[in-house]
Amino acid sequence: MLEGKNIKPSVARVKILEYLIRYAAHPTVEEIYNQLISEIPTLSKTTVYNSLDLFINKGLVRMINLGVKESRYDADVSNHGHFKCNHCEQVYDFWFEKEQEAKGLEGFQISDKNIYYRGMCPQCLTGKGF
Amino acid sequence: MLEGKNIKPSVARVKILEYLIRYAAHPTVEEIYNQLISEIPTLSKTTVYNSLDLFINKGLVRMINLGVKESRYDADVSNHGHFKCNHCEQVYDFWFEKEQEAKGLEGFQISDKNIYYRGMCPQCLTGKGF
DNA sequence: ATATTTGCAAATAATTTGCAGTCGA
DNA sequence: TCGACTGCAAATTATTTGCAAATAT
Repeated sequence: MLEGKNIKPSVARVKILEYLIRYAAHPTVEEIYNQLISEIPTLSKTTVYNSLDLFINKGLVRMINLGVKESRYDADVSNHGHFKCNHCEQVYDFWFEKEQEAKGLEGFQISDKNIYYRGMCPQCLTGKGF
Repeated sequence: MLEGKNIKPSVARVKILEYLIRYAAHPTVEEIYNQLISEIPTLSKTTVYNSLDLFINKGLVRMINLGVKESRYDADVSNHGHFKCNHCEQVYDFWFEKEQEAKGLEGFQISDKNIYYRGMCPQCLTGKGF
């Protein structure tokens, strides 16, 4: 996968991308680092940042920002939205039936769409008194 | 307006809200501060942050995050999207014809919707070789 | 051998916090 | 007077940067 995008598959890069794809939907840099430090004892956060930037530039990964805090990263670059629960902080994916035309952007060249909702997920809504 | 939301209309608060509504569509804290410091020489950024937080909690203002950098603030709390030009950095508003149902959020309670696009605006597209 | 990748530590920058001074009813 | 509001300075925190050491081809 990395080679297909002309990225040298170093140990760190392979593990980071693998983690993004297989184990975590939208981890933060912190989460990636904490998970992989046991597998790669010499790993640094700089390398996590470097690798993610590289992946983003090559279109393998997208960065998502839910609110003002740290960024999260998603190996699913298809067009979809994210929902973050205000209570449990979990991030869910969602989609729209069909692409919708934006009014007010006639003549604009759109390169990137970000959609995120906030609220309460069903688990936190039921049985918790909210 | 402030009194309608049970907010004491101090000089700083009135000026900040007025600036948001009348002069700037989506300013940053920095922009608000720089604009108002001449009118209110004692103004501090802390007060700008405090006032904006208050407005947000009362539903008068919404915070918007375009990418990873500083937050912007919008006194238009109606449901609309934001487009930020990658070249001139200007922020534009847009809307959808009609609200669309999200697939994958059945049973979720949605309290906040954020939509932002990035790309190139017509002005930057024409006559600049992009 | 040489270019790339990595990692530490310091720098940066937006936001938050603690707390003391000020203002207004 | 009393509580709310303000503002300075310090703290916090995610991210970036400079540069030297390690690594790979």
